[in-house]
Amino acid sequence: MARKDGSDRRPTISDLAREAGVSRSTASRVISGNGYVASSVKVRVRAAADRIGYVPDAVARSLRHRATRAVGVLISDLRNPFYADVAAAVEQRLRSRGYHMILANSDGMADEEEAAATLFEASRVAGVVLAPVSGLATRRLIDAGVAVVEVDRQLAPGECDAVLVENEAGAFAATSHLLELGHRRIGLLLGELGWMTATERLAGYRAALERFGLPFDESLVPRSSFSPAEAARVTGELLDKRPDVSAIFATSNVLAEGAIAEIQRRGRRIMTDLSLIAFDDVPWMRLMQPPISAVAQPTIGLGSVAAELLLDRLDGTAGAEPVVRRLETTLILRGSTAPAGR
Amino acid sequence: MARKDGSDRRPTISDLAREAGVSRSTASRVISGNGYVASSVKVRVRAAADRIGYVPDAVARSLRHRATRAVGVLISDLRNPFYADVAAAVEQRLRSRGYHMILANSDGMADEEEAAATLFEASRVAGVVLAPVSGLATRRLIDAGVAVVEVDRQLAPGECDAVLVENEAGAFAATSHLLELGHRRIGLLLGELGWMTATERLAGYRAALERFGLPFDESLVPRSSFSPAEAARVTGELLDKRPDVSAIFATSNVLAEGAIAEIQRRGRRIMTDLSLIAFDDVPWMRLMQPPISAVAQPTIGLGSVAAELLLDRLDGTAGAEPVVRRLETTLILRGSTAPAGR
DNA sequence: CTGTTAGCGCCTTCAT
DNA sequence: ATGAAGGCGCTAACAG
Repeated sequence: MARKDGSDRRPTISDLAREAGVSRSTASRVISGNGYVASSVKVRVRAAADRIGYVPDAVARSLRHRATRAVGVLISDLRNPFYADVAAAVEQRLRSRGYHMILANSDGMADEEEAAATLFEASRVAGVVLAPVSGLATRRLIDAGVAVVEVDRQLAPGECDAVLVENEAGAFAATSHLLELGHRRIGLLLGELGWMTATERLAGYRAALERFGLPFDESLVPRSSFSPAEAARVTGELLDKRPDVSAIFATSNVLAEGAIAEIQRRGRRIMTDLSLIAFDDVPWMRLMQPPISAVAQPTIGLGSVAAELLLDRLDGTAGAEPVVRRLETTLILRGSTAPAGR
Repeated sequence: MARKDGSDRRPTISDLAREAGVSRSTASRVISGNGYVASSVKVRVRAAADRIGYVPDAVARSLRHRATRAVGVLISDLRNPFYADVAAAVEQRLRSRGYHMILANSDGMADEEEAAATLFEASRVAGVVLAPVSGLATRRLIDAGVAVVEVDRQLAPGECDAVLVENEAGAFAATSHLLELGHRRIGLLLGELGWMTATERLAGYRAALERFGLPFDESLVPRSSFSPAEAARVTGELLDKRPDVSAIFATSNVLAEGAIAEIQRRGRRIMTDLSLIAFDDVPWMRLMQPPISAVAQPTIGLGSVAAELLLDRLDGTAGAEPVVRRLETTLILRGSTAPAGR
């Protein structure tokens, strides 16, 4: 006796038809709004639906239509504000167009990503938005005929739509800013080795150095991973090995967090002793003293555009060719970047 | 020609049966793992499945079983780290038990919440985890026979499981801490008026005052809403009207953010001029200088336990009575709370 | 151990 | 304008 009225099953369209004294087809036409129905009958059926609490079964509908209104969204880490923003934007856009979101976390692991792809395929989602880690999931989904949009990273170029960030330009701007302030030994904290974002941000960093006629020094670019703790450790190593660094460019909010923690732990002061700039602006950076300069990413845009591209493809509004959109960053100068000390 | 192999539709179990040279039932038995099948046949069917890329249709399965493996999760704001943590924990737990998550944002609006309830009901989700705003959604879902677990706030007491935070004890601890430091005029920033969390945290604040034999002063408790901007405005008003406040207790991470911004804007220094403590610890608070003292909420626990309770109920493991769990907070003392000035 | 049959709830021709 | 019938893909009796 799960339901309020004591019955243990939900009313179906047959119940509705019986209650309203019409055939199931007529009831269906009223509920779905397709086909001709006398308005008096419409009223009667709607009243009956309210009375018995009829809610059409989306599962049966999906089976019949061979299509769902669900979209799979796969990201690396919901607890990272970057992905949370993207996911929130996707959800909002989907919702406004009558779709909903199945959200899965890959934790940056390829096998979790594949498991999610299988889930999405099995669920017959209308499409998928994902921040890919391995490329296999995207390939699998595309092969299965699922519309896919890659976000933030592109691992299947030419095969599906993608929304990316102007990583190189953003990193170029940040690095140039430091160079213009007179910094010459700039530590680069690069997470996610092998990721497109890391590669492109590194390219931007190098391009800026080159522009200033400076050589690239590998010892200024330690390898790190995602966690703040790792970032802190690596920052410590950098500071030990290269005590001459006067500025650090942390290429993600997580790396910035770790770097700040380590800098503070050593009693060094940001801005005064060491300039710091982050790629990916998050709200707390504004609160630090000094506030942290950052390359703001268009997180909301990333999510909205991804959802748009997907929905356009589902509509058939999109052309045959995959579309790739690059969204611009914004350099936000705050107090953490200051002229290089004498 | 959506699919890789050129066909425009996914292989069904009939295709699989044909390919393997068995009946649909046998194919089904192999794929679902129910019933006896000769092992030689099993191998043959599995090989055929791989060959044609058969993935069972979860929609059809759900229709047949009259049950899905989807769980609806409804929160107020994915961009708020508190909810992001809860959602991430729910998702992880669900995933480990073969369920997945349909995530919807209510933005704290009752009508969006009801829309989500309708979506969940229509989707025939196995259950719902929600941080409710109006109580109507919970009631509607329960009436429809859906298993519900309320998280963070309880708006349908006695009707469904709930996982809550020891708000009163947490607020009591924070307030007592300030009182012990000698503060006597403690501003209380209370968001979400009418919300259970606000009420309980207020109760904890009052209980602590009472414990110290101090009267409750309404002018120390301005009304605010959720946004950091609102919180900043209200903090400003408080500081104007009551220049004698020596400490502020911000009862959410968002309120703390706004308060800090306003305090900084006025050039007042946290700890030295004004003590500050927050309810809901988030990573950046550790990074501030001085780092912010906070009442840490068990966000991950909230999500995990909610998922557990729900899954237990779906298993039939749970008893008839609704279970309510209260999770403890942790008082984390950092630099932002100091003895009251001279 | 395997095949036949029926039906989950819905929608959509087709016929009237 | 309405009803009857069939089938979306799957599985669970029920035979054999």
